[in-house]
Amino acid sequence: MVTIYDIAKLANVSAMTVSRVINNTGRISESTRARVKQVMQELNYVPNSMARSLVKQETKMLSLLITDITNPFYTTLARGAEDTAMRNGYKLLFGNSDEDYAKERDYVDMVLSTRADGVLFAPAGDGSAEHLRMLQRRNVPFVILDREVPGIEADHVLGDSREGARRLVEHLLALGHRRIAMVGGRQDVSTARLRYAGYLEALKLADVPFDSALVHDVGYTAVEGFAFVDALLSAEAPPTAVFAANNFLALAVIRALRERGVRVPEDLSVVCFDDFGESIVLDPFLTVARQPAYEFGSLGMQLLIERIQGAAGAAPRKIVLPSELVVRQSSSALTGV
Amino acid sequence: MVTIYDIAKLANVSAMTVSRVINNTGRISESTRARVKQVMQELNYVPNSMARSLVKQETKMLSLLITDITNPFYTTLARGAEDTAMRNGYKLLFGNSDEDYAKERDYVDMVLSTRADGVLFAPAGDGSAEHLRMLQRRNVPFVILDREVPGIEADHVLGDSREGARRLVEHLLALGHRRIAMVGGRQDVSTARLRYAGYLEALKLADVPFDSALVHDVGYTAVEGFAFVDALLSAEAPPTAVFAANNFLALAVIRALRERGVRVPEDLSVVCFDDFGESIVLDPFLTVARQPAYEFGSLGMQLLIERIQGAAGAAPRKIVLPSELVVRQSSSALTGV
DNA sequence: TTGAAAGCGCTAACAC
DNA sequence: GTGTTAGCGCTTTCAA
Repeated sequence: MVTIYDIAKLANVSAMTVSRVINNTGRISESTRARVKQVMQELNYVPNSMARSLVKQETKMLSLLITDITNPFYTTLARGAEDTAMRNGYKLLFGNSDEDYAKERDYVDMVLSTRADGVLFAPAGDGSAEHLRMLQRRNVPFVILDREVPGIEADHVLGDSREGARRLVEHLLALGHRRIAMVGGRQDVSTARLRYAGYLEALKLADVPFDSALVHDVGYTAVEGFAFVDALLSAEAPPTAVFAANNFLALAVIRALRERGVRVPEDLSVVCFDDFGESIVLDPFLTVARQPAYEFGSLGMQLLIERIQGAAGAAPRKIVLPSELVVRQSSSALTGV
Repeated sequence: MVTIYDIAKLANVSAMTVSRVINNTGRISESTRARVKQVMQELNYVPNSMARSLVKQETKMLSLLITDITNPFYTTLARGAEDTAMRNGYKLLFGNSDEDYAKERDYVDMVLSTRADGVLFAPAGDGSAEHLRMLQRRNVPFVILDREVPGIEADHVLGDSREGARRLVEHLLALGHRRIAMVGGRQDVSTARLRYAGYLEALKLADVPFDSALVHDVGYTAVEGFAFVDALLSAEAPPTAVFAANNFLALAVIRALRERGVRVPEDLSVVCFDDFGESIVLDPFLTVARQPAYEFGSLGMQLLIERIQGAAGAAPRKIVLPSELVVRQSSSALTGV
């Protein structure tokens, strides 16, 4: 391990002088600077960032927690966050909670013990409040992404879940559908609640009666049997369309439907929140409310860095990003009776 | 910031005793242990891992470098790596080189300065040798993923690029194709070279003449105009099939073809290396050589941890994971002529 | 323009 | 069982 002392000795200066050269601080004569740099080169010196962080009480490391690393929404978001972090001289540590509170808790412990300067936090759900409070108690700045957590005041970057959901459902209504099912996320997640609210709102505005038999709560990543699909299909008055609360759910639902011989969109229309990237999907099929995933990450990171670099006491800001209705083949006009 | 001294004072013991309680080392009376733990709880103490790492000369942090965070192959690999790291008590730091040597270089600097205990390294290409040697000079253990780098001896987890390519091309040959184009990755990447070699081998075995006009080098992420598609189509004897060196290339090629009015597979068959996950793609269309991405990550991590925990001098191991030919609609029998 | 001393929070090594 | 001392590699503070 090469230390500044090694450099100091060889360059015939004090450790302090070496430190100053490394950090470009203080006044140093050109000759000593050159000599020191020369030795650093030769020894291939790399500063020990732990030692530095220990004294400076800052790590220049930020942390990003997402709930599903396989979901393109989050990987795109991660890119946005990383790009912005890099540009500002921060490193980014990723974590993946898998929508699991226990994993999230572990992650917070890690963030605390590694002394990250701040956290971009996409909460698993309302139960994350406890974890966020741990960060608050430690004065670790954070920005909440995608989902609000009741009781937590902080900077936010959110989507327009309610609005987006309403528009998706209105799209279905415009196509003539009246029996529209909703496959929601868990109700302890704000986006799931809001998408549900948007769904209800659209129905109400159109004077379409609500039928609780058409609503099913399942987790955003739930691939658990999909028995509810049977329930839907065998209902007294089965749905002609399904609104899925996110992209993965929609895909899983369509698969389940197909297995049961139900065609989309001929027999049943399906729409959902969140798109897949075009580099991944050849023939986009789903009608979706597309969210600007990259901006979730880059704007969130922006807020976080501003918060860290000064605006400690400033009032929390909330950015709400609109989604875009993208109509494709998975939804079609209701035909026959 | 709560330190062990705060705990020590309140619990009326020495810092050492607190340290022993935290680490579960040495002999401590039940009463003191209880007292210390109690105080730790009350103060919400979290150990400072930087301070610990500084003295222990180990960080319990590992690093994973991938070349394209948007590619499902790598995100799946990342999951495998993360799961295994976690299970072994390590944290994982992610990095994304974007197939860019400069970014890769920055990343290595970061790894060095954060003193990661080891690195899982998916190199951008042959030019990564320099960066890997930096790690070697610093005695940072690493395992190379997916791509070999000439001149670097290390543990590897690789795919069977040559074999897989050969089988893809043989599949096309079996369908009657004779004019088969190859759209390769950059030739400074081992997998691209091997896939090219497999392509040549299949042609030779089938006594099909090689035509250099049918081969085009482009980067794995190249979405740069795709002028070469025009070249292919306007060739004296245009191809009836295309072998793309990876999944993203295949999609991009198909898009370019469609824009030019060429249908797949009716007018042209397309096959490629690497699949997309089923949670992402509704109707898998591409005929692919599917690699076990998760295992790339989990096995690589396994090797890395073993290397760190003892097998420092052991001979490098090389694991080659087979790929699976998955035939779908993008390839079809040659008709007409 | 340069250096000496002290300390960031923790643990290894040794005493008692 | 428990405590003392020293030091991990760096920067802050103060002095020269």
